[in-house]
Amino acid sequence: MPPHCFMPLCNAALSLCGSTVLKSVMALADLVFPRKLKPLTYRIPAHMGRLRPGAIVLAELGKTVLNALVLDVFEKANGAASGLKLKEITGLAETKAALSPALVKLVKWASGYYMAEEGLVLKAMFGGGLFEKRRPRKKTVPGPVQMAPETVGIEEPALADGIAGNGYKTFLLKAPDTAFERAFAIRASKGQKGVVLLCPEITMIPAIEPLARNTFGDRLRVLHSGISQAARSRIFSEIADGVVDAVLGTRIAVFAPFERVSMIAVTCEENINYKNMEWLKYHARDVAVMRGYLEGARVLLSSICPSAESWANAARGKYQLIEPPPARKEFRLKTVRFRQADGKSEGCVAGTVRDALSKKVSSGGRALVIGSHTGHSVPLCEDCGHISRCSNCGLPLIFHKSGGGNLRCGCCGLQQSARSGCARCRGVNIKLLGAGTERLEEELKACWPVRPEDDKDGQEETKQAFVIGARPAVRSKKTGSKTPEEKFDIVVIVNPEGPLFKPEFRARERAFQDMCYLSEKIAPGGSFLWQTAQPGLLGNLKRLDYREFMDAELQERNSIGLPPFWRTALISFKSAPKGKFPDMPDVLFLGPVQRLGKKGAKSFSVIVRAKDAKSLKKAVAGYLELIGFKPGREKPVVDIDPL
DNA sequence: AGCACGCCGACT
DNA sequence: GTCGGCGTGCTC
Repeated sequence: MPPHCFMPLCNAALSLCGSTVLKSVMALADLVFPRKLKPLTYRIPAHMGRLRPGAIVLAELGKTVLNALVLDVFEKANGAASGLKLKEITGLAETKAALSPALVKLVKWASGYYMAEEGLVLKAMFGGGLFEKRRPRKKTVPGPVQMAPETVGIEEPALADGIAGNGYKTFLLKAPDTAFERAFAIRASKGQKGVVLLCPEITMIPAIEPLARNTFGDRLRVLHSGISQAARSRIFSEIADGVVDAVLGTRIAVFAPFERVSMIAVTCEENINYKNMEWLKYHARDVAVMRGYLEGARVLLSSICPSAESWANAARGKYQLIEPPPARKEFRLKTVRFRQADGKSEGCVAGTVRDALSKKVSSGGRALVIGSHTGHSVPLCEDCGHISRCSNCGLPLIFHKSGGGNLRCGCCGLQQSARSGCARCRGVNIKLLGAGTERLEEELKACWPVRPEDDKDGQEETKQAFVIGARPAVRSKKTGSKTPEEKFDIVVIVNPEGPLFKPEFRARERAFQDMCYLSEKIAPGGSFLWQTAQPGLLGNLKRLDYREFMDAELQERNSIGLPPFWRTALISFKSAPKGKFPDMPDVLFLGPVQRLGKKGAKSFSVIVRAKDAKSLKKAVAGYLELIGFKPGREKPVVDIDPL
């Protein structure tokens, strides 16, 4: 890059403006590289002229030249000795993309809020290349532009027009059903430019994409982690060219580099997939609200079962609640008490449940049975009471008949071969606990044709009369609502109270959400059966009344000092942190506790609770300073608002 | 990304 | 006591 060709122009500028002023100051820029780095200061070469924050430039980091974001531009007196020899910016990056002032502010906010380096924020936003064009593909297949079939019979909720307007405002839609929710989000963003539509997971995109195509046509782009870096870069430059009105995608789409955003819709806002677990532990819903604020945009959070956080924000007037009349419960919910009798020959399905299933299916109905886990069951020795447990996680191992019969851990995936008798006392009186999918299938197969839920969805097979599925172990990968359109005349859930006792404060909320989404699968006039050993433990869950449940839940969280009232942070260490916790008002330190992560990796974690986000940050920073993490021991990982 | 530096295991 | 693995930090 020969800079001499700019020299005449530069000299002319110097003589015009008066050299004394220009010579005494140095133009500087704070640059952020998409790495785990804080901003670094570089000199702006004179020939570059005015550089704006948000621009993407090339600069040398160590010995490699990388794309970097201009975070700040400032001047400094030439004489002021900083001791540091500053490098010069190499030049402008090839990309047309740049960050708007609001997006630059968002980088700074996220870095501060999540207590992470600005570079990590950037990496989470746009990847390690930062708009860098990777090898351009030979063929760029645009993909078939699929439009919604003209028979999409959902009347657009006219209520959505109430969202129209200028300036920042966040709405919370408590939707009567998922179809309504989607149609509402599309209707609310119709005719606008700079629209961001978020889905919690890639598999849910096809359900909205046709609707979005109908509204935005070829000015819509889809953005998620499955899109290659090259394709993403192309989309970013199309956004810079102004040919894109709307971006539909997963959590990364919340950072779509529009010059101006007017509307952000977060569908299924309670879904935990919005929380990013790598690099920067951001929550796309919370980022969406902050971006909306910084952009002066409308934000629509929606769900058939809103998170406690959002419901509380609506309750205190931070969000405006939109609550259309709830869909009439067109199904009967019944709890069936069933306790496995002693003796191994007993089944795991209650007679009344079996009868109900039989009746529905034989009269042409469809049935869905949700077991407590995949695999068969948990073997218990009735002689000595022994249960095989995972050496990593301590959880009971689940017996799988498929694959030759082995024991597997549902948490870390550990496998070991199963013995015929008790591993401890060699006893042969083995009782099988629990109702896994294999066991349910085995027990119900005799009566009806069964299709495991994860079968390939051949068009003919989708209408199978009988489906067996597992409750998602952790609601991360599968949300269970893979085919939300699919309806059943009878839905049975075995052991619905199980997840209530997981050691996390959101367990009740999660269980309630699961039941909400499951109830969406019931056809009008159908029935919902909960087979439980302890009906009393279900409490108000079994009324499936959102307001009743959530108001009670919030009251309890408030009284204990849990989110969304108090805020939490999780600090993870590789080795046990030493030292005491600092003494601070309105702050609670818990731990350190040893955690067993994936495949036996040990870590130690400390939980910090504080009355608000500000004091939480202060507490975490104070603690990290107290234990002296700065010189260069292993740096702990901080997760603000952990799940 | 690359390179420097440092701590712990193996060896002249 | 030294060499050198790679694990962790720094790069303006």
